Amino acid sequence: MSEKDSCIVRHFCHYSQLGADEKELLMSLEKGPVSLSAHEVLWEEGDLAGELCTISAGWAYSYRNIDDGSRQVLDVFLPGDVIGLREFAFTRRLSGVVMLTDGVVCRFPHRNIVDIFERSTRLTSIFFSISGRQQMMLTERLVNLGRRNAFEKTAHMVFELYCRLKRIDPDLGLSFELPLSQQIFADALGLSSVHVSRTFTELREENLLIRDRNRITILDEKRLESVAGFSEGYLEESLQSVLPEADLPGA
Amino acid sequence: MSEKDSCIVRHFCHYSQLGADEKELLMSLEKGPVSLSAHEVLWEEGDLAGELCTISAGWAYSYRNIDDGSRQVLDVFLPGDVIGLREFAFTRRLSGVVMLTDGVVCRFPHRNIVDIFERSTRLTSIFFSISGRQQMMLTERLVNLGRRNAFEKTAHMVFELYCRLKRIDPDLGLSFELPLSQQIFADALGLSSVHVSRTFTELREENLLIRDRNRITILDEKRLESVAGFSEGYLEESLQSVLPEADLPGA
DNA sequence: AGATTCTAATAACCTATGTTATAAAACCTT
DNA sequence: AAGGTTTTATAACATAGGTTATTAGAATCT
Repeated sequence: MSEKDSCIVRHFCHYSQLGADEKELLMSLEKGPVSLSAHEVLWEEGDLAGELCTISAGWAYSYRNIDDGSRQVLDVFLPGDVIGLREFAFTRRLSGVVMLTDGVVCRFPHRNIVDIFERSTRLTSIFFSISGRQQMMLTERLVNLGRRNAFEKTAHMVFELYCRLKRIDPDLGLSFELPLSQQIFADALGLSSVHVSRTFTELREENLLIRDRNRITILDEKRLESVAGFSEGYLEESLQSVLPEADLPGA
Repeated sequence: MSEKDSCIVRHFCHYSQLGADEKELLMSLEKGPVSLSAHEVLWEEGDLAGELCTISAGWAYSYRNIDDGSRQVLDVFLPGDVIGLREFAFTRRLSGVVMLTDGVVCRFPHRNIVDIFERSTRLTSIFFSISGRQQMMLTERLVNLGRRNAFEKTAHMVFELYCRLKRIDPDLGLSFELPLSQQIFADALGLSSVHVSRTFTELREENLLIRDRNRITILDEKRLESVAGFSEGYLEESLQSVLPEADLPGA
């Protein structure tokens, strides 16, 4: 497997430059990539948790089913994201994960994370940062669910996804594919799908954005960011503050 | 500083037994304990983030202020908890932290965490587990905010705190002090304080619990757990799955 | 191409929760 | 003990968002 094919190496490079030996270590621990189709299940609530995944192509989401038949979407995962990190010390999955589109994932056994801890401080720091960043995204979602109305919530979720996509593809324009049904928006935002529909209509009438099937077109980026109460800080991904000198042997 | 005085050593022991050398390493990196009074600020949104804290006595909470004047409470911290872990790789604080009661905290510089990564795999795993467990608590809160009504939300929050307190003090009875105003409940649950008041009245009328000032008395533990949709799994704190053999030199 | 299923838009109606106001306790300060 | 502040309870009223139903357009299947 070449470095280009390794999901995890590419993702870790966002955080800090890696030496050749670190790249090799990561690649040696990762299992080969697996293709999955839309709607395929990575795992379900209650399954034994023994590995995490990196998603190198396609989208996925995690969710919890509620007793009353509803569900809460917890994360939306984009290419490059790490899935299942929070279950590292847990015996069983507490949320299910399903593909939103066709895609490719690599599985990475929990035991191998401990090998990383033993062999590379830099990689350990990166794992730790990713976990912290995921916490930050969850707290931002908490604010979104707790203290914003449907209009602001929806604007915020679209804008967050827009920002995250732009980090993956800096050439991304104001119009892009977003393969999330209104039901997924509803389950992520704690709303009904009917009200999500109303809200997208309202966002269009306000000339903020158009959602047509799975395509989003942002009409007024600045104003959208502002009504969403969005500030990008929580998406930061760098280790400069912690590992200032990049003492790299082989780049 | 003796082992008994170290906040962090005591907390880490919940996760895995520690060898004498590991305890010593932790203690050497931690700064001395500091006493704080109720309402004192540990830090505010926007402050530079250079250390985390362990809270060895007293309660605290973290929050984000929203532009419209409201705020979202993100965590409630109890004795033994680690505060500020998610900001490890961030330059600045994205949430403020304030004491709810008088208490004692120990500060622990971020740089020292990297020393831990270099010197103890077991301690690294524990840090990682704590971060994962905090993520789990945040996802549970997400479900609470997104998919439960005020009655269930409030029941859930009380029950979670009850469970966490019981882990600290197994002798805790069904009646205990809970130094959270209804405004704090409101800001944590995404409700208005008026509705929190109504909800506690309703919980009393349903014979589930009584809240009198800062004292909670649980009247029907089983039914409270059930209406809250509570399941304790997300509070798990053990490393058995990851570090099975406790190969301890000096216990 | 026709049948079927999924997804979305919109309307009519309902309810949980927000808002504002008031007053009583509890608590804090002097 | 008096006076101020914070916390809580409750009522009256307003509204954001939920629920159910209907219809239509896309997407998928045969």
